[in-house]
Amino acid sequence: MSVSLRDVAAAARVSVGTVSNVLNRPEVVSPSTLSRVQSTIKELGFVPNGFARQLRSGYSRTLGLVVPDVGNPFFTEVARGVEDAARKRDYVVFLCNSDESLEKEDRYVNVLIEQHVRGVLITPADIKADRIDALRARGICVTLLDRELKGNNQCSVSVDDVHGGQIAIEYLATLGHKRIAWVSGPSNIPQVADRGAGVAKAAKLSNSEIIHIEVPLMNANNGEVAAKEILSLDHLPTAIFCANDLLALGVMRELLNQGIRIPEQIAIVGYDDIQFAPSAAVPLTSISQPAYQIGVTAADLILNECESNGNHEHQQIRFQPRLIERASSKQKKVANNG
Amino acid sequence: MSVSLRDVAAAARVSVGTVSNVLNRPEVVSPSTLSRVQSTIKELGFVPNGFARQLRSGYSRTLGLVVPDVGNPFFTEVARGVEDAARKRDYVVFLCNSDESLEKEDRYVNVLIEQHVRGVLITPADIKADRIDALRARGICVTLLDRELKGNNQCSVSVDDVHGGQIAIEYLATLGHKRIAWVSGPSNIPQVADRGAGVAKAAKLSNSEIIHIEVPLMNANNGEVAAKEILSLDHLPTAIFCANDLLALGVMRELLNQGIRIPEQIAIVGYDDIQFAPSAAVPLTSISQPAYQIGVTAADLILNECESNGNHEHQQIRFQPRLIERASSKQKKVANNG
DNA sequence: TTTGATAATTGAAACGATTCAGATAAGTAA
DNA sequence: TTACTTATCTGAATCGTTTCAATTATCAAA
Repeated sequence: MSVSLRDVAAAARVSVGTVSNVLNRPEVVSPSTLSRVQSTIKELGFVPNGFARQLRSGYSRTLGLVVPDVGNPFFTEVARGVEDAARKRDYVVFLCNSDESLEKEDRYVNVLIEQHVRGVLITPADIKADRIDALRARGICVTLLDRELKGNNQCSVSVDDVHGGQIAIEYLATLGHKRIAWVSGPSNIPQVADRGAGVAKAAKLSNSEIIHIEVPLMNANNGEVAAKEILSLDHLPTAIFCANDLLALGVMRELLNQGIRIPEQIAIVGYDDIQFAPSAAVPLTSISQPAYQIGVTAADLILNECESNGNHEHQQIRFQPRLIERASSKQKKVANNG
Repeated sequence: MSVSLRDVAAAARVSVGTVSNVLNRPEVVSPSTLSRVQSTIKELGFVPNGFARQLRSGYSRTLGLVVPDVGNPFFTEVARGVEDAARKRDYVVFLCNSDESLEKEDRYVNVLIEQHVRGVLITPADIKADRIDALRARGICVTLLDRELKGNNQCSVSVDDVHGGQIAIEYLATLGHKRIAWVSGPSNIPQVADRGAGVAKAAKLSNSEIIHIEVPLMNANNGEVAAKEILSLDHLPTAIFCANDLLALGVMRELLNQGIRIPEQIAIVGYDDIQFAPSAAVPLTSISQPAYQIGVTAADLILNECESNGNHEHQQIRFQPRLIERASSKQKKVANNG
């Protein structure tokens, strides 16, 4: 049915070994043979069989990328970075969406093992390390994305989430907010826990009161739910900090629907600085993370590990988040004779 | 390194064929042999090598999904639909981002052939059909996403883009707009061409003037570029219709920056009705497509084809888009003594 | 012309499973 | 006993690559 390397060899009147060399080590093939074989390949529409290749060589040129939510532009931006960096080194990326569910995450990790990916980039939904061990046990490299794990026995690329949470609250405190709602997903998600720790730390230092609202999923719909809960409080907060921008946009939508003025009555700060943040109904102040850069860095790191033959030093790279101030929290200059 | 079927055979003192039968057709193996081999398998921790299996049998349980822009929430929503439907039938999905580039698309199609995916769901960046032929030639099923191709020799799930373009302009014409900018990506993108055809048709019927602005990529940045171009015109249009919401959000951002009031001075209509449309600075009127449903339908269609042994009838399924009216175009009720 | 060194090419073995024609053993009918 | 089934098991061939030791071609130096 399909064209094999053997067919190409026959058509180009060379041996199978030579065709294989054209594919994998063109520098050892004479220019004339090279071009002849290459044009035969094109002519016959030959595409190497990945299974056979991997069966023989033991290695594939694929990476797995497991993210908690492809619907979140932050992660698609990370994915784009991973993909671009991988492509440069001739790898392709299996993009898997765990939907923040442990079960789906497990399922995908198994699939990736079956597919014999060379490495896995993962933002673990939970802190458990056994999935990582399962991967390593089969010789699959692992790099943690947006997450560190004690023990330092893998590479990681993360952002200082504690600091991110902290600067958000510090900033709001500086603006004079004393009563602040903190809207987050489940605390077993490490990013949430860390941002929460930053929140608590800054709250203590600035003596602010924090109202913690926890919702099951970090998307816009759950943001609306959180906003309703906040609006039902006896004593409203003057600011809301959300664990990501999707939540923040949902919160904003609901508040505006209820006629709340932003930021005059309630200020909002989000997290991730997704591409829609500046275009929001009220442009959203957000904690910015270098998403694309995180992806590129992580891909380079894991490919270095994959291609170093054992002599690899694990690295922990950590980026610092920064606050981007926009209208959703900015103090308006008040006219003197208001 | 890892335990092979041969090792199991040796340990259980049977032939490799018998071990294979234990795995795949236990009913032809005698009970005593069966249990002996099974316990040896467990004992040695043998896990079959999927690649070797697939190399021999020729089939995998993976699908490829090639989309033009993972950064566009419309496509991530489609992807989610595909993934959910595929998972139900025990398939996994390779998500590939072509970035509207023919070259990347080609590259990924090759990768998918290499990985021997069972089927490919693709939104072709260009109208050429040779990539599709390349896939079919290798026995890989193809279903077109968000696109039909004459000839009906594959399944497709699409949305009536001509109609979508048409209702957008008809709607704006009804509101009294006579001079409308049409902001789109390159016309060789089929969706763009179709929406453009709808625009032209409706413009003729309603006797409206269309100013066509074409940008290379359909993202928010290019929307800003388009807006600048529009603002530099001698005679401004009173409405702008954008080929997707990302463009529309970019256009909106730039117009608001320049102090243009929306919709009073210029109305905006987008396309896709992405989740951020209602949360935009001015909530965005948009042409809505059933993204998730498109994904689910396409996945079911292609899996039916994959699993029917040849006796398969290609189907063309077409959804109708509809207009969702929001503030970016809505006529304000004007106070009588304005 | 011969010799060596280097470059280019060859082709068989291997990867780990499935498949299938044939061998063997056991049972049954004549 | 012989012939024939049937149930079970065997092991070589196969899938399409990569790898690598061996071979051949090429060319400069002696």
